[in-house]
This record gives sequence, C-alpha cells and structure tokens, in this order.
Amino acid sequence: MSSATLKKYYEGAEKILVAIDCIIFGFDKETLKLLLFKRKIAPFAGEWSLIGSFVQSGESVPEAAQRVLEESTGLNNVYLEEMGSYSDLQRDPGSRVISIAHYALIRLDEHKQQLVETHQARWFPYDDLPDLILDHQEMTQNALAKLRRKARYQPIGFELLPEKFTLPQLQLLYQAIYQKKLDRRNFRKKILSMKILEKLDEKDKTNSRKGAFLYRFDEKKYQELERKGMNFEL
Amino acid sequence: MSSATLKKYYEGAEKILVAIDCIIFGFDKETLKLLLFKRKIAPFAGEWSLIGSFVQSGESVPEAAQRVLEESTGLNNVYLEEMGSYSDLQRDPGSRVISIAHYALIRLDEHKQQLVETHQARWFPYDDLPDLILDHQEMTQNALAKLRRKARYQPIGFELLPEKFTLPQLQLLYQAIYQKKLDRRNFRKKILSMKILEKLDEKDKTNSRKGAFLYRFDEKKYQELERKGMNFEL
DNA sequence: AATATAAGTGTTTAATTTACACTTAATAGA
DNA sequence: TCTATTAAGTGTAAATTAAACACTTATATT
Repeated sequence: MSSATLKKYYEGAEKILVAIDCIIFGFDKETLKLLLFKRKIAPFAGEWSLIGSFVQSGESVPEAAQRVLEESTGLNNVYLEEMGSYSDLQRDPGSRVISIAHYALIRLDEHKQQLVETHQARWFPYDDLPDLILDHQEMTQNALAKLRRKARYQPIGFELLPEKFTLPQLQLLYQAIYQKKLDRRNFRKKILSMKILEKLDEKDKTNSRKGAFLYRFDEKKYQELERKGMNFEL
Repeated sequence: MSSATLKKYYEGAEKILVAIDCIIFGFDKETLKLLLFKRKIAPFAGEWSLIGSFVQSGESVPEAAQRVLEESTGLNNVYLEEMGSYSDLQRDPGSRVISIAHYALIRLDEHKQQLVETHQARWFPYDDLPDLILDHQEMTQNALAKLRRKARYQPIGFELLPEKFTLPQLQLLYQAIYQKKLDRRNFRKKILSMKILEKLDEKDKTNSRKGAFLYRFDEKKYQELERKGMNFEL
C-alpha cells in the first residue's frame, strides 16, 4: 500500500473532541460523597457538573484524568479507574464530544480545601445530589455500581480512608458502599483474617472514651498474599 | 459567558482520531478462540491484527463497534462489551489514535464463514495466537481478564454456545474460560439449581453413544430470578 | 466513685462447597 | 443378538465458610 493510500486512510477519518470526566468519591464519617463543580462555561453555565477536560494532543487519557484531578483537588497519585465512554451524538449540545468517564477515590482529609473553593466546588452526599448536566447523572450511577463491584474483590476502600483508620471507620465505609449494615464481629473477623492490616499502638478517641485502635493497610503484605493466591473478598 | 467564548472553549480543544477495536471470542468444542484479521493497510500491512475502525462523525462508539462486527462476521445483535481506552501517544505509528477496545462473544456456528474469508481472517486458539500489531496483544489479555471476571457473575457464557447446548459442552466452556477443571457433578448441581436452563427432549449424540440432553438458556427466567435477588455465580 | 458509651471479643448453628465412584443409555462390532 | 465400549448421568458425607447472636472492657466525664 502506498504512502498516499496510508495518508488517505488515516486522513479520511474524522477527528472528534475527546474529553474525560471524573466522578470523585470521598468518605466522611459515615457518608459517601461526590465532589461536584459549578460549571463555568455555556451551555449550562452555573449548573452542577462533574469536573472534566478535553484530552489534549500531548497527553494520554489517563494523563488527562490525572491532570484534572490534580488541578481540582491538589492531589496526585490518587486512585483512578476508567469507567467507560459516553458518546451519544447529542450528549453535549455545545459540540460533538466523546467523554471517557473515570472514578477517583480520594481522602477527604488530604485534598486541598482551598482548591475546592477556587473551583466553586462542593462535596455532596451521594444520596442527595443536585441535578447534573448532560449525562453526568448516568455517569455517577455507573460509577457507584462499578465501585461497589470492585470494592467487593479488591481492597480499594482504603483509598477513601486516612492512612490510619479504625475498624469501626472501615466498617462504616463498607456499609456506605454496600448500603447495608454489617455485623461488627463478623466484619472484624473477616478483615483481620486476611492479615493485610497492621495494628498500631495508637488509639483514635474522637468517637468514644475507650478509643479504637488505629490500623494501617499494608500494601506489601497484600501483594505478597495476592501473589500466593489469596483473594480479597468482603 | 458569551457565545464567542463558548466557541473558543470547544474550538480551542484539539480533535483526535477515535477508533474502536474488537476482540472477538468464539468457542469451539473445548477451545476458546479469537478471530484475527490480516491487516490491509500500512503500517504493518499483512500482519495479524484485531478488527477495528474509526468512529465516524455520525455514530456513537457502540454503534461503531456493532457496525464493525456486522461487517466482519455478518452478525448483528452480538454480545458486545466495552473494555477500555488505549491512548498512548505512540501506540499507532500511523497517526495519533485513541482506540476504545471492545470484546464480543459470538457463536461459531452462526457467523458467516464467507465473510471471514473475504476479510482474510482466521480463528486462532487463544493459547496459540500469532504476534499482533500495535497494542493489540495487551488488548487481548485485558479482554480475557475481563471476560473471566464477568463470566463469574453474569450468564454471558451462553453467548458463546449454540442456542441448544449440552451440559458437558457448557462445562467445557467454563473450563476453557477459567482454565481449570471442574467437577462434573458439582457443576451440574450448581448450574441446574439456578433454574435458568430449559431442558429439551432432544439429545446431542455427536460425542457419545448415549447422547447428552440439550438445554436452552432461558433469558426470561433469568431476568425474573435476578429481579428477585438471585445471583448468578459460578 | 459512679456512669455512660463505643470498642472489643467467641461460640453455636446453618449454609455452602468440596471430594469422590458407581450406574445407565445407546451404538458398534463381533 | 449379544458384548463391549464410552460418555452421560447421579447422591452423599465431610469440610469449610457464613451467619446469628450478647456480654465485657476501657476510659473520659460528672
């Protein structure tokens, strides 16, 4: 095939605007939350929206998503997962745009509150979201569905908790994700039997006089056990 | 925000070539197979490749994938699942292209062999694939990983079998997907206990003198049970 | 010193999963 | 027509895992 034909093959195709959107999850005490943004541009300026951006010519899709997350929360190295594409021809009245949605799990205590303010953003409880523009509501629903499934067989919940956390906190998190109560004793038994948590000598006394011991997720131990065939499953 | 600024927002962004690629799975007796194609255009003309196409301006991503599948196999309404995007800047030496990979499950007995021939395509056992161009090997690996996970909790295996199939066939399929032997009695017990198969009065005698009863997957019964909270899981 | 509160702990029962071997139906060939 | 062959079909016991459930402990507050 000649170079001219090659050129024709690639150039005969139509280029399209590609964006990424981020569903940013946080966890606060006992509530799963999303970070939403007041949209600055038309159409729908002033309405609540996920944060997103066009993919630029010099970056890959995950790079674009990381860039957006860093710009909006100040965090790099957050847990980020691609969810899927949204490409209805009419999804954005502003232009034909294919968006590749991602969900991110961030630690509420670590992100830069100041950036949230400059972006006119706000954390909303997942159960009490405002109306969202475009297909962003569909995206958030799919994100929670994916998060739920994934959290069942991968230890990603820890990405939503501070580095040091208590078992009651961890249980509240999983209860929020699955939307159902778990038995305290059975939960502890199961999670501790996996031997992926390091118990610290500190207690967190913010919730009780007695205080609850703090733990830390041990990534190395987890990967070691995973290599040996252990399956995280809650 | 003025319409001029709006224009600038959308037009300031760079458009990109978007493609879809399809990992087409089939199942033959006891072997999981992929349909691969001899690439017709440079670069890498003549080498083995997944089938793909650019997303056209008048179609969505799933529409593009369905179009490609119909063109290459003659089948519409095949099981099709989006897998994720591939967007490394250097992934295609021909041009910067973002590809959204999909996997499809098709019935080997139904697709049009003739189309396979006109496309210079061939079915390869998954365990014995030729070298593939670009990042297509990575795509196939991710596709199998996704298929394996999905098959565990959704009854998608049936998409790879003829409409009527025997339990030994079904077991061979799951053994091929999970790459491990299953106990015949336990497998039957489990799958039959779900009550999603309709037993027919016919036998398939191609594999034994005795013959094995044919069954049919009952989509309606499945959806009914799912609604009531039943969980498919193998 | 008494009180209040959430954290922490074990055991019994039920359900599920695993391991395992013989019988049956039907054709092919003697 | 009888015998041999072959894959299909079937049940039970043991082991593992999940579920249900209530009292004790540590510590700050009054």
